[in-house]
Amino acid sequence: MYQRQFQKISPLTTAHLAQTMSLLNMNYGDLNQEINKALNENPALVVREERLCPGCGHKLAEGQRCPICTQPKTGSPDEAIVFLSARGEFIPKGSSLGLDDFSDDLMGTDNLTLEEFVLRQIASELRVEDRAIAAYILNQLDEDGLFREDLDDVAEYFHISLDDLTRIKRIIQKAEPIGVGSSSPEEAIRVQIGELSESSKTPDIYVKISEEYLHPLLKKQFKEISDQLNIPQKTVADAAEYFSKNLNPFPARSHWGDFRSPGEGDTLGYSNPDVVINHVNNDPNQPLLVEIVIPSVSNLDINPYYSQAIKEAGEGAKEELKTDFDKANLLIKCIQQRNNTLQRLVEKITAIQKEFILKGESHIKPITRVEISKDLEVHESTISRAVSNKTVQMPDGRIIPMSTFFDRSLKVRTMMKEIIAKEKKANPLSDSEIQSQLEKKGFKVARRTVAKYRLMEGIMPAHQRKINPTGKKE
DNA sequence: CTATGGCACGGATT
DNA sequence: AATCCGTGCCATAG
Repeated sequence: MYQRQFQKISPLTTAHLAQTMSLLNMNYGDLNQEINKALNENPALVVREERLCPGCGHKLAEGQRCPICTQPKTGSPDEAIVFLSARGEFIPKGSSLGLDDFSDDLMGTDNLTLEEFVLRQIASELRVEDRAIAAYILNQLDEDGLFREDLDDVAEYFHISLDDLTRIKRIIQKAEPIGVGSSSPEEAIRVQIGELSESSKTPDIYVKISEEYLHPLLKKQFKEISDQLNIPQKTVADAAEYFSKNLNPFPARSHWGDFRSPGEGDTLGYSNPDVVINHVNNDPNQPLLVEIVIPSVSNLDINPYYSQAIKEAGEGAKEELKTDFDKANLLIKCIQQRNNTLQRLVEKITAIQKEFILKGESHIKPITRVEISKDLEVHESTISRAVSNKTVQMPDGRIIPMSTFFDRSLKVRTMMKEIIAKEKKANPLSDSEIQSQLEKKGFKVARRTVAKYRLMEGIMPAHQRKINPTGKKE
């Protein structure tokens, strides 16, 4: 059996600690950027040719999972298999959205930034003089993929007409993810509807709703819409569901709208999970396979010529080379330690929350980070850092924040949702009625708290949930 | 008068 | 030390 290559951690220096902490805070994307930055800055750091398993050092074929780390451990067949998986490519030096880098060849899009990803799609459609402007727009996108600057100002700044700017923007908006570069979520939706109705059969009425009644729809004012358009309320509800499934007001995010109402929900919707939980071979009878997605750190290495170079260097240059060498060494160690911590944490979490993962939200166990920290014998802040900013992809495909595993109220909230789902819609339950129902089931919460949970779940107050037998809202 | 949302407080958690 | 969360009190709408 292979030993873990990186088990032994050298004595902790302050620098070591500081760097490990900041690395631990980072998710897959951030860490990847950090590594790329280090690669560009530090000549002592290189990428190894062969791919190694970041967990055990086993040589891997291209794109393969480590056959050793993904073996069920003997003696504990029920435990989840947690392994580190190196994904992503390193961005070659100097390709961070330089204006000279408009190559048409579409390389693997796995690890491109959003800017580059879009730029590559539209490069051929753009006139040469438009490229700087397109690049500017893409560079200024916020994290949702929206461009929120004032178009007049931008046009003036670049000395072009508003029409030209709009034309460039249109080109961007049509690229994947569709709607990117829009000025608002509403605009993004309209673009998406437009594209969608061209490629597939979207009912005209949906288009109309999206154009004129988007806001009422988001507030779930189905009745108002159905009255004004003189259509069945069912159609409006269908439209709402259709939108929620097919559209995304924040183009840079994926998996939007699965289980949270739009509007106030900026807590969810991430593109790349840090942890992927699934069954071996997707077979529910097999044990859980938990993949921790990390950048290709196993491929990070000290430049083999470097120690040689240090020896041969003159006295003056020696110092500088040595600094780079030490920095590279430290970075590699810290990353290994980060991953090790992450792995131990995820092992623990999946063991504890197995029911939750398999059977759903009502089976979540309320745990705190402190409990885990004691178990793993690390400082509680370490757990905090390891959990923050990370996302997990569940077996059903949903991507949720890792902090969900520590959500103490999720259980009560799902119970509340069940109660509301079962209520008679002609006579909806008020918050205090919900409270007493919950109490019967053993959940002691204040009436005020029920209201808060309702809000969290985007459920309307009782009188707005009322539906009389004709199927219309009261 | 009832149901609900806003504000703020205190204790727990990070 | 900072933040989050459940809760009580009060104002407001219906």
